[in-house]
Amino acid sequence: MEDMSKIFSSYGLDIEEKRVSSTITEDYVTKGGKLKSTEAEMGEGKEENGRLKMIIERVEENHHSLQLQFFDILHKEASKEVVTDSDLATNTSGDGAEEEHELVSLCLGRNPGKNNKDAARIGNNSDKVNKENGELEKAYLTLGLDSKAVLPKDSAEATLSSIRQKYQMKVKNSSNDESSDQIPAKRARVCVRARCDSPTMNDGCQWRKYGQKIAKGNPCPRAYYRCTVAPACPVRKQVQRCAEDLSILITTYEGTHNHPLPFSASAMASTTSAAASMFISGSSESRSSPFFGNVSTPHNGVFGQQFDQSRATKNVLLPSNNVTLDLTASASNTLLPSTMMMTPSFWGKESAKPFTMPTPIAEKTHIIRPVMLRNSSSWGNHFYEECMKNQILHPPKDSFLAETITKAIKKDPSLHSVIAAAVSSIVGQQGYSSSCNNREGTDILIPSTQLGSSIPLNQGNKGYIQGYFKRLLSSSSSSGDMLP
DNA sequence: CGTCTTTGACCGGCGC
DNA sequence: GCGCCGGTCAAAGACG
Repeated sequence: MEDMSKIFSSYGLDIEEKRVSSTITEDYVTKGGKLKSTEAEMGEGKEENGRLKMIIERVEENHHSLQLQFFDILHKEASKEVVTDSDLATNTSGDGAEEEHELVSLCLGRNPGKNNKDAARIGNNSDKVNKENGELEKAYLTLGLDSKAVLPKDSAEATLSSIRQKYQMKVKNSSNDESSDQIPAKRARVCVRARCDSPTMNDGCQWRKYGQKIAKGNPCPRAYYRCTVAPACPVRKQVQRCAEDLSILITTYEGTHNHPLPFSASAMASTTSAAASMFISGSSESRSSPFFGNVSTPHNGVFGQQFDQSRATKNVLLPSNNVTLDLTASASNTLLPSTMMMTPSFWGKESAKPFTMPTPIAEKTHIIRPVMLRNSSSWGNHFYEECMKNQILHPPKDSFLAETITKAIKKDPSLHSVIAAAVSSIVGQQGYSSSCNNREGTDILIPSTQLGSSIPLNQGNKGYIQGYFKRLLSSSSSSGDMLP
């Protein structure tokens, strides 16, 4: 990490030099034009201008070179922690305890290794847990923006493509291992924790209550709802108050809508699908990208009309498929107050323990930045406001890498547009049509015009991302540690 | 009267 | 095999 610090500090100096040089050049040409009218002097000015331009070019080359070095280091660090095929095979053939420690990081710029260290530090000291934490580190998949996104567009895309291919190879191989091992996969669920006074969260869909149970470990009853937008819609949702904080409503969504969604549900759809698809993307060959590209899952998620949980179930590598979107991160009992946490497997049979608040560090913690969360729908606004209220746009304070990258981004505004362009290009790859799956698992193609609820992620995301970088730009002078 | 909620019964998975 | 537990079903009641 010190390497990167040096690189970025020198990189920052280069940028400063470039800017100063540019200013000097402009001033020189302007003043020279006004004060000196002889051709000789003009020629001298042009010559000096050319010399300065060469300096700028050299600085840009250094800039580019340093970026390459930086992302090489990033990539090497990430590849150390990307799960290997053998690791996956080991994990998937292991016992249930090891299933708990598959870890997918969805952070944008967060130091992937830091979480592991935190997890190892905070976690249990027993040998077993330490061993699991070790495997957790191996299985840690870096899904952050550690692509070569700051390269010129062509090379950035080439690099992204290269990384994707490598990742796809890993996932594909491990997927084969998984299928050959006949490990039963669990159905993916998305759990949303949010502070809510009303009995249920208004997510834009129509639900019919079909049951209620007192779950063990939680005096609050768990209510079971079924989607009634379409008669045969298989989507279920469970709603339960948190035992330790009654103001927290825990909503778990499961299944796939087989009908178009109301627009008001699209925000939740995009959000849950983002979580689910990102989580599942590490487990399915059809969702193989650690970025958003090449993910054939349409962006409708558990709220979506085509997000295929059955196929996900078939292809999922991670036996534990629960994802939690924690919108209560500012609560005092959470350990990652500045992030939105995704903590799988704290709700469900596989946890096999009384319902308690998750301990995000001890369990695997999935972090996602809400760059795609803003939406015009009521729930989307609420979600976004909740995110802002909880300051989940702020980076983890303990992330050195985050600070380093933030400083670099702040120093060079061009990085904003390049990163935004790279991310947008990644997201936009799914833009026109999305390969998705019906309930039988057969791939089908549907035009994006039919994916009404996918708009926020397919296209709107560009806006969100660009908007985010705009906010980053505007806030960079006052807020020191803003990071996507 | 139709729709929705409530609630006890039932079923299947899982651990012992 | 048995019991526990989560999830679902379906009849009865409530409500507009």
